Amino acid sequence: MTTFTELGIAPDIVEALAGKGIVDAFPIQEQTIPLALTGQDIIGQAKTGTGKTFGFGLPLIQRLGDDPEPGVQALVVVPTRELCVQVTEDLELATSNRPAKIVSIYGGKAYEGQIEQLKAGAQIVVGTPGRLIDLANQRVLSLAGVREVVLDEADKMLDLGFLPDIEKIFSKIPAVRHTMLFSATMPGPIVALARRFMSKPIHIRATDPDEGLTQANIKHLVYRAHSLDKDEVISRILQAEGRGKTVIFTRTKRAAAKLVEELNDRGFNAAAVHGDLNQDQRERAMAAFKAGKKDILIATDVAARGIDVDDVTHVINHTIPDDDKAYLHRAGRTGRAGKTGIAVTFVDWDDLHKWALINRALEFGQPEPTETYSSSPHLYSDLDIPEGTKGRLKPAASAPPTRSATAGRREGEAAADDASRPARSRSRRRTRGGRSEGEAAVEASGATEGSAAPAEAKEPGAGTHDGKGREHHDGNAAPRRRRRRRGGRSGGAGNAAPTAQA
DNA sequence: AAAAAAG
Repeated sequence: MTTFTELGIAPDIVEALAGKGIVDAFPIQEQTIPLALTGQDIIGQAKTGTGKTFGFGLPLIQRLGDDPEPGVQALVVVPTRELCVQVTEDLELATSNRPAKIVSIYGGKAYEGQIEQLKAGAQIVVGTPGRLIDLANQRVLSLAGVREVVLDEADKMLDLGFLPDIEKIFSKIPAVRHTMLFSATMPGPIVALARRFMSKPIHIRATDPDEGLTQANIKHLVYRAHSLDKDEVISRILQAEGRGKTVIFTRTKRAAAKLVEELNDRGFNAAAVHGDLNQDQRERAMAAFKAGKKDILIATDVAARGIDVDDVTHVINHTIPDDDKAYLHRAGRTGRAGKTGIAVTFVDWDDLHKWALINRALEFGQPEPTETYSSSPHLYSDLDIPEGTKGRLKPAASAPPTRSATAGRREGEAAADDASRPARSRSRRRTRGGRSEGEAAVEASGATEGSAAPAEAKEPGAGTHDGKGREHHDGNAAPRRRRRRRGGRSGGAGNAAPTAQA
């Protein structure tokens, strides 16, 4: 393993990282840092969760010098506000021993604080396009002194929705500059387009080109959702032994809002992030999820890219994403930094073509979904979720909720009869802090592993998804079953849930 | 077509 020192990173930065236990460089960092330090333009591509942020962040910081003049000299552009916050935090960590100041410029927030920090002379700006342009137009933000530019999630930043903004931003930045583009996905046409903004870029892939882009440490499970009660099946997955944090993706903001309500009514501890919420709500949801106060995050694609939360063991695609890129980024919220994860996808009747596309593009090797539908749910790939769900994904017969020995105590209330509880009241199941982890990270190289082959997924036993005993979280007792608000089935997930929770 | 991103 290479250290950051060996890659040419200055002692004060190395020390700042070491304070957080970050000592060894990931392959993408090994490959990009020395080159980026020389000012080489770079298109950096590496799998999700393998250290791209520091791949561009450390050389960017170092190239500004240890005591840069006041004024904006480096710009990192990101596609979402939450990622903006996260990247800012990462860069702040790396600069904790030097005076360079970083300011986060994104929408939904008061102007004053951002403007103040700019006036105070911040050298590094991390921002989303809209507010960056806004402040540039107001002449509060000058990009004329920028010499380091990064597009994070670069393929996203260059797609049709963002391209005009990006062009506008680049038009305000001097042509002589150092430019870096990073993403896990870099389609050929986007790379070609990207060259317009770069000079003699080198395309670095920290993966074998013919290896595929899926993380080998993520197991992929795909369900046909036709005639399936998704909420019910998801409830069961959420009760899997060994489940850590879970991100559930929906296609629409409305679906996210509805699902968070449904799951919380069922006694889960979920938060939602999507564009219909105000920024304060979004940030509180993210903070609660990161801190473990909520162990389920329900999100639109706003959280599909870049978001890095420790101990996400499951990603659930409530609705299948649009294409292989979106799939890969969503699934990549788990299996980060060498850990293992599970990605579960539900394929609706109308979305079979999307699954076909993803299956082909990511070389999952699953049978093409051409066979006629029967009324019984069909599983495309093997399962790793609680026994009793396999092959029979209908709601189970109702059964008394399993009150597990590991369930956290409710806050300030005695255990009341579940069924008698008013439907609207929330059960506050405490997420237990201190999930004991103890596992050594799996070989932290996303670069040397083959792509996933879910078809032959074996059954390592619920809870240990690598079969090696890692990832034994024990903080996920089955929530109390709540009376359904809406009519319909009153079936419980109870008897499908693993009974041995302790 | 949806989501994201300025207000």
